[in-house]
Amino acid sequence: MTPDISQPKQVRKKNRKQEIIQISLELLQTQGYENFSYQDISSALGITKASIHYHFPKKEDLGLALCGAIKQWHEDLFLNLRDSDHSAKDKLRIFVEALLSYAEGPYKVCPLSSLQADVAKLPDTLLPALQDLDRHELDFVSQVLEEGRQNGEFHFPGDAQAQASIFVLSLKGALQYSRIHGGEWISPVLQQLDQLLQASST
Amino acid sequence: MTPDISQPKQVRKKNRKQEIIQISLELLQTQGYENFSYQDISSALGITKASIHYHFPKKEDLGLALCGAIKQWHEDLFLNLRDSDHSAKDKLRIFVEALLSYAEGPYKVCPLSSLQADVAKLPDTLLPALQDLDRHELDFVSQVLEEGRQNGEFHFPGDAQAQASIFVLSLKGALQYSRIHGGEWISPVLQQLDQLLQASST
DNA sequence: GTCTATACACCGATAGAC
DNA sequence: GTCTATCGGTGTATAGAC
Repeated sequence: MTPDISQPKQVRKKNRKQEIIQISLELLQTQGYENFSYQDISSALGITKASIHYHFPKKEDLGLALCGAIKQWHEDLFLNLRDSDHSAKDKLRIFVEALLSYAEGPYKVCPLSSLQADVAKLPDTLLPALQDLDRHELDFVSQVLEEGRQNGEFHFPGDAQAQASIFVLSLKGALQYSRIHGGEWISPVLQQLDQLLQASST
Repeated sequence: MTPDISQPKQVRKKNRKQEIIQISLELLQTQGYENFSYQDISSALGITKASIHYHFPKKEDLGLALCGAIKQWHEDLFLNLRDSDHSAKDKLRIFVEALLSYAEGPYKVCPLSSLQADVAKLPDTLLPALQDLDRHELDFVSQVLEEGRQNGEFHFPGDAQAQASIFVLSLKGALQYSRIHGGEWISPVLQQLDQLLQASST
């Protein structure tokens, strides 16, 4: 007796909030935080601006939700990889593939890069969230590099934290340049980063 | 007679255009292209928005003038260094110091990074100008790295163009991260880049 | 939850006086 | 060259009907 359709609407409505986050995340990566509007979201979803404001009264609320989604994305990736039995090389490769999946559709960059660019106009509560995400990402890469160096998979001089910075900054920069110059910017950079992790100081 | 004050106003007014470019370049680096307005410029200079429009009717005109100023900045630096008798190491050091001078005042990044971030909303004529500036910068660094490798100053594996990309992308990324996290992000990255230019593949 | 309608601020841009 | 005044467009955000 009517057991299946007990909550048909609630399940659907719950998704609407996620739909907004999903399309907003794409808009963040393609247009930037200040350059996408509630109108863009409403056009993409086929509902009005006012409806978006029902789910996220202020744009700051939406921004925080986006940071939460990115944090979830990070944790799903980092926590799984940290305690896995993958080699350090594989851990790094999986991270790189995940980061570069941003570039699947054209003209997308890392969402953290987009937030960084608009930091001067960013709501106050978003800055600490952004700092937190940046740091966790770099800590993860730094740990993987150090682990790989200790077990002989990687060979690089100096501080692992600094090497991780160069690695992450180059990758995200390559995404940005790829959006400007179109051509295949990422492969050469990736190959060079790979070689640098097999180098030793003279 | 009356030879001295023949054109007292023209000389001064010529500077007003340069003043606008100068303050706009700073605003570009601190706020981003889409995030600074004619109102910001007029407030900083103490004249009205309409006066700014007299010198640069459309914002696109101002944007092109900014690209021209950056190009001039590049040529003054690159052409002088190219045909100088500096070592490749010194050429690279001078370039780095010039690029990092952007970070003198707080919260400034490379102006090309700012333009890249807003590429989705950039006027059509600015994209080729931006591409041109990016390419010339990378070509210069690439040539210096290759020159240094051939005369034994640098030791790095792989393609000089790819190594130059990593070098420039890391530096500009460090400027961006420095604006977010405040602390001294640049020194460790710079030191690590230096070590990577002394490494050899195993 | 979604809608219509609206308020208010800011933006780029123009007209015309001085 | 600079000003006052204003236009049209867009942005975030809110009120209230359904």
